[in-house]
Amino acid sequence: MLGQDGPDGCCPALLTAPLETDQAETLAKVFKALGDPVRLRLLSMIASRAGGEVCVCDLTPAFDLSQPTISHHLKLLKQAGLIDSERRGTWVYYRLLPEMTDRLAALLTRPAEAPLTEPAGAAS
Amino acid sequence: MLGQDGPDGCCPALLTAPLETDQAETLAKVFKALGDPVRLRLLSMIASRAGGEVCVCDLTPAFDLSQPTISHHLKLLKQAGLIDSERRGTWVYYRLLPEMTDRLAALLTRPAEAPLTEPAGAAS
DNA sequence: TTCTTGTATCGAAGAATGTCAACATAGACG
DNA sequence: CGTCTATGTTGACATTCTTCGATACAAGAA
Repeated sequence: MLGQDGPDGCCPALLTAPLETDQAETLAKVFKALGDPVRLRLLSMIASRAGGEVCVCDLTPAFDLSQPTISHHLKLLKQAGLIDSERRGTWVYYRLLPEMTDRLAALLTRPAEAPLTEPAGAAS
Repeated sequence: MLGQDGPDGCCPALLTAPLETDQAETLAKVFKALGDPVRLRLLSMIASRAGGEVCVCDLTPAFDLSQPTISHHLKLLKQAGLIDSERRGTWVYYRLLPEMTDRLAALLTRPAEAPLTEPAGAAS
């Protein structure tokens, strides 16, 4: 997902060209996954871990939520392509998929040639 | 909103340090505003406009939605700090607030010293 | 003033989401 | 085999969200 290139041949442009309908739906799913404080904290805890991996057993006790709820949120982050999981023995480890956050960062970065720095330039 | 600095003294770190609870809630509201395909397209249409401004009368007919619905989505984007509006005569013009998208882009950009570039680097 | 157009707000219906308790599954250990 | 622990899944409920029609507000025109 999010792999399809935009009309400019590079990336699905967000700030430089009107987003197409299907790309908007795909992108919205990723942002929706980030639109919850619990999931944001989960992602942050996973991404900021030095080794790149966090055991679920370390994530669950950090919240005042039930274990199924944490598992549900991790599933949504995984479905959004933001994280991935791997089982090693008894425990399951989650890690960040930096490709997705990189892509989002690129989407939200406006190019240097964008003339948005002077919005009041009404000298048409 | 989003103005409070993180524990590192710079920005509320997302990928480098565990997000604090209140910051997660603040951030989640912004991402939630982006988590809808209609709002993403609205933001894209506003941001990509050369003059930096778009009249609501140009936005509404681009969707198969009622005028109150578009107005509602614009309100959510505005409350999230992503856009701003100004009335000039009969029409209302919306423009991007690049500070917010810049902040989000910075949040999702991992610093160069982050050792996450080799997730499979099992060479201990 | 009245009329018309553009935009925002209100109230409600249906859909989607967050959360939990209960249960299922996977693996380790006897 | 059985048992225990760690995660994931299911079903249900309360909350929130998306959308609409109806209405209110703002501003120009007659």
